[in-house]
Amino acid sequence: MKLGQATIKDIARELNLSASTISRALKDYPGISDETKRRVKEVAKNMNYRPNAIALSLRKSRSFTIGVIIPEVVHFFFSTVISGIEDIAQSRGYNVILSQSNEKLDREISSIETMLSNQIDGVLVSYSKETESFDHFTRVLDQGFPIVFFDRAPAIPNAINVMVADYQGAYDATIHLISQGYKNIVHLSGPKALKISIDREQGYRDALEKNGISVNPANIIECPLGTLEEGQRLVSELFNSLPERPDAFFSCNDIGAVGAMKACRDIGLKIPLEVGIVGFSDWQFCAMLDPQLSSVSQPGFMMGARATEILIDIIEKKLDVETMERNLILETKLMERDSSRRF
Amino acid sequence: MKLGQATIKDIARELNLSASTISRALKDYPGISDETKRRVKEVAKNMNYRPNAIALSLRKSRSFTIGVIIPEVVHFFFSTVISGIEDIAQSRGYNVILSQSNEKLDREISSIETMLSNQIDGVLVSYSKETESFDHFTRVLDQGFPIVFFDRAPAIPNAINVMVADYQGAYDATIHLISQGYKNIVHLSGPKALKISIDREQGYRDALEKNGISVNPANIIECPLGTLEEGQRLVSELFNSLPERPDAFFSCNDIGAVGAMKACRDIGLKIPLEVGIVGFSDWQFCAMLDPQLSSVSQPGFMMGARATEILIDIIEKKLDVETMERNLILETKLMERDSSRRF
DNA sequence: TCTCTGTACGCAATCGATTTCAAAGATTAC
DNA sequence: GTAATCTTTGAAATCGATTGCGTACAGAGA
Repeated sequence: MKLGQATIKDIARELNLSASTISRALKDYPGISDETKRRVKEVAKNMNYRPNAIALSLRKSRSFTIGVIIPEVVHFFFSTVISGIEDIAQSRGYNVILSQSNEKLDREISSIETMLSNQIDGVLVSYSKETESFDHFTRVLDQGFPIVFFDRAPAIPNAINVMVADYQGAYDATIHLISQGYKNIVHLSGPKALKISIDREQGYRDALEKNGISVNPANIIECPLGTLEEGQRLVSELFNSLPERPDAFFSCNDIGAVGAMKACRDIGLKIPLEVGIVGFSDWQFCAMLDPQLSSVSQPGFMMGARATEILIDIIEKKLDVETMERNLILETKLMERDSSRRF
Repeated sequence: MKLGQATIKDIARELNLSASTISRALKDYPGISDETKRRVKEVAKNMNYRPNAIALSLRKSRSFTIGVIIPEVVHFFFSTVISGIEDIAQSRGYNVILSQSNEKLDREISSIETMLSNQIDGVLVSYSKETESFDHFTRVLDQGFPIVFFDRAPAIPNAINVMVADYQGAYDATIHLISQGYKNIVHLSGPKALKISIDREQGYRDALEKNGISVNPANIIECPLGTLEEGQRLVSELFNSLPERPDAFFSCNDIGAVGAMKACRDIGLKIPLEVGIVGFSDWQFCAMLDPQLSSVSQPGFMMGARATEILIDIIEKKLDVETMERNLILETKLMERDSSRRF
């Protein structure tokens, strides 16, 4: 019989009391006799009563649910972020509604609409690679609805962002390669639509220039897809086209770095002796490779956790959107491993 | 002003109509004049009206939301399953509420309670390693509430399960190792609490026996944690303790296989010449390793997608729980790669 | 003029829980 | 003995949308 859950009215009928009394008794409100409270709780337990959160949401205009819009779930970094989100949300009594955009703008838009219809209290967003206009976010923000962006910060004034120190991470990685004696360092960059790609490239550029190395535009290769095959192919082509052979690669992601690694191995170059490689993100597999891949570690769990804390603090008005710090930047850490260590 | 969304009443007031008329006009019900419909829709648009799904849920006792309880999000296989779930749910108009148990029973229990409170229409579950009693599920199932289990099938009569062919996958992997001439094959098994561990071990056993090789209990090593370090350590110990040195490892997961790989390399054994290795799950990184790791590929996306389809079909009564097929087993595929290919 | 048939819309109940206001009954104070 | 106070409980409105039923009005037919 799935005739459904017992409600407060069922308990009321059973005990010949009113719904109001049941509600108060269950919540230990004053003004209800101990005897009544006891009986109500007993019957509630026997009837396997479970409060209807939907009814509560309707009444309070609060659902204790936050939405998460994320480009991909099958992605080491993003799944780590989700884990952090879920962890904090759970501990603070919030549900998490998940939607992946698959890097598609239209899906991103429809997701946020559905979520708003479902009266979520706030939303965490990492926007898709396709997203160039942010109207669908500003519209909502202007209504005073809380949004916290993570990893990918949109060009919206006053948006609240939680990011990693992409610039600094890239800078550190490049400095590391320079310090290991690599001279001709190539950067495999990401899609230009993402601020993180631009920041990482800038970190690379500045590190070179600070060390008196002029940046050769031919040494910056855009890898829009970020797949292994793409990285491998582009690096192979590079070996054939560049007059001076590169002796190091700093990739804006780990998969691309593996592609570069394979391309190097294909033509018999020794890593790290002849070529140094550093990735970005420090995916799980970096330490499993041979040689182990150096990479810039991003605090994914922390990012999810902090973004969620901020969002919930805003929802619960523990933070004032007008005056709060709008950008939180989490530090990266360079994991030096064998793929780039010559000394 | 976050004074909130426009409601049907706001539109009604604006147009001097009743709420019922607005509702019907928006849904193109008959009995409303075309002119009224036009005006209502126009005002709705201007006021940026968004229907309140919570109110609907309350009225219909249907939330168009399904819950997902999963041990871990940061896990290649599970994240792939989530992706499949999310994909189908989205296309069929359902929201996904996500909760990770972190392999903890109490979190699993509280998650399902919260979700039920939130009036989800059904739930997809992969239970935690700690879960040994399934009362918290049967209680709910007995009320007629739809649950579909995936990957890890509980010992509940009549439960609906979507699994991969663990037995067959393990059988195939072992046969493959035998066919490559490996003689002394060790199995790194998983926690005995999980049916998948038992099935995989049985596949290994049967493959050996079908080929006239008797199963040596000392060749079955339980790896309850499933970490790289554990695998590496246990395999190293094995090399010191077993009288006859193993020449192949079939691990019930990929991480353990990498551990075994490292342990072999530590003592200078050549892969696949002297030792063959096969993992299970075919995580993304398998193809990135050197040598590439052979592994049994599990259709994670498919599993999530199929489980979700079944769940939604049950919710929408397109499937009859009494008469339907209760176990769906998805085929695995052995990905033969360099770590186990001698010929 | 009266009845009949549509058309176009409104009233009110409903979903489940909360909460304001009020009231019945018991007890105390003077 | 009566008013005042306290204890314990109930009625009803509310959140937003849906829906069965009722009704006002216009035009048609007799």
